Amino acid sequence: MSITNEDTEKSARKPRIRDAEATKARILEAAKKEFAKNGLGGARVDVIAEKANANKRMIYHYFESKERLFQTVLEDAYIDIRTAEQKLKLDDLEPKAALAKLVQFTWEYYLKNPEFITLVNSENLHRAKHLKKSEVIKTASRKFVNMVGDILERGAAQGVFRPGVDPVQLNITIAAIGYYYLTNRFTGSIIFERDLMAKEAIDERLQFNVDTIMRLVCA
Amino acid sequence: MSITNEDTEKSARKPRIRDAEATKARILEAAKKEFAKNGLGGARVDVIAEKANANKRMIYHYFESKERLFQTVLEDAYIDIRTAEQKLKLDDLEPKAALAKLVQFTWEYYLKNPEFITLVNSENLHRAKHLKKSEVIKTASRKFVNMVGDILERGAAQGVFRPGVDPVQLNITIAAIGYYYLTNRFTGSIIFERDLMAKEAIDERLQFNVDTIMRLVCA
DNA sequence: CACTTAACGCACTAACTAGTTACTTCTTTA
DNA sequence: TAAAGAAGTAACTAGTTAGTGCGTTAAGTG
Repeated sequence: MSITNEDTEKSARKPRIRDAEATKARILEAAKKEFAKNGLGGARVDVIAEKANANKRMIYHYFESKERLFQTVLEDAYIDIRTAEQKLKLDDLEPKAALAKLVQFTWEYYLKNPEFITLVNSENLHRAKHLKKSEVIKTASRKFVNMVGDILERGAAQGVFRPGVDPVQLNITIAAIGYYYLTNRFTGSIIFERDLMAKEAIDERLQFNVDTIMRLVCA
Repeated sequence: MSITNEDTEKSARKPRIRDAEATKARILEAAKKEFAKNGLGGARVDVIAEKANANKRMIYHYFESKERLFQTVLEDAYIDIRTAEQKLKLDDLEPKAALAKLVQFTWEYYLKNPEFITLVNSENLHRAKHLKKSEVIKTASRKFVNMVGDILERGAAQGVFRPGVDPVQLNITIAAIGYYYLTNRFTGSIIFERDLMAKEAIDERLQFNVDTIMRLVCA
């Protein structure tokens, strides 16, 4: 089972390097996958420990409880997407290009980080009780909503966007048209008798989504 | 705890009426709530039995296993929404009115049946393995997609809708803009610092959604 | 009324699960 | 280099959990 060479004499035992940060990181990565795959309730602490190649005791040493581990994983996930969004530098782009880029980014982020969606689903099943406690998330989110609000204002001033579009409704819609498609890709592929995850289907959906948002905001 | 009158002599025991159908129905109702609240993994069979005012043994007698009970609950939920959609008689309405009515119906169905959303989420977490086995769902879904396809065709023929809109993409989008808002209402209310479930917020979202779909399909 | 069938209930089990106890081993620093 | 502290481990516990064996009781039938 293990790669340990049990046949060698005991003097040849592997030195077992110690690295708190690395172990913590391995636990977080394993936890993200396990929570995403099975939800908070379905995830097993023993499985996380095994996947992380760490002892279960370490999880409780670093993260106190299963719930707090989940909270950390969730916070990290939100911080990651909000950070990536800030890096897009949408303020430097023309309003239409900025919005199109945001729609594309959102779509591709969900595609590349399927755990994000499942973690958010799990958190909503628990009525966001972990997110409520997190202050970092709130400030990061505020910045994000303002960013989209600025794009809308610039566009309206230039006359390319119609005025009065609510940035919150728009944000929700941009997320929705990508998120729903992907989170329900399994039931969706059955209901619509179409492989929603085929390369062409994915490209087509992105085009459709950009088009939807443009039609929604353009004058 | 129980309403049983333990102080009366044993001859006064309640007659315990037998009704297989009623018991089955109670179990299904309780199971729907419990699965919706906690997901398939988080749901507890003992809790379902208690809520249904039935003995746990009956669950296994009628439904064989927890998974098959979940599958039955899920099938019933899909059949319910598809049946309700057929009752809308959208073919009798003008294309624009028909589409607006469908958007409104979808929104209100999700609002009135919050279990539906959570059940679908749970099923997707399990990669739709229960839905795959269900044949009834597939035929019901086909009818639904065709219905929307017909509306689009009628609208395009009349010149009120632009031609070439994919009915599947449209269907997904109609569901998405309502579903996402509601399934993520807990995290959403934190991220956007707004009570997404306030009466005005809900009305506003419906208007926004109808508007979004109209702009998407109109010529 | 006897008899069969099916509804119902109790009490159990085998496996699992979050969290802990008590210990060993490595690393740093006074 | 000794001592302290931190990293890491194995084995355990107390409580759950899906699923069952088997007996009891109501209701339909000849």
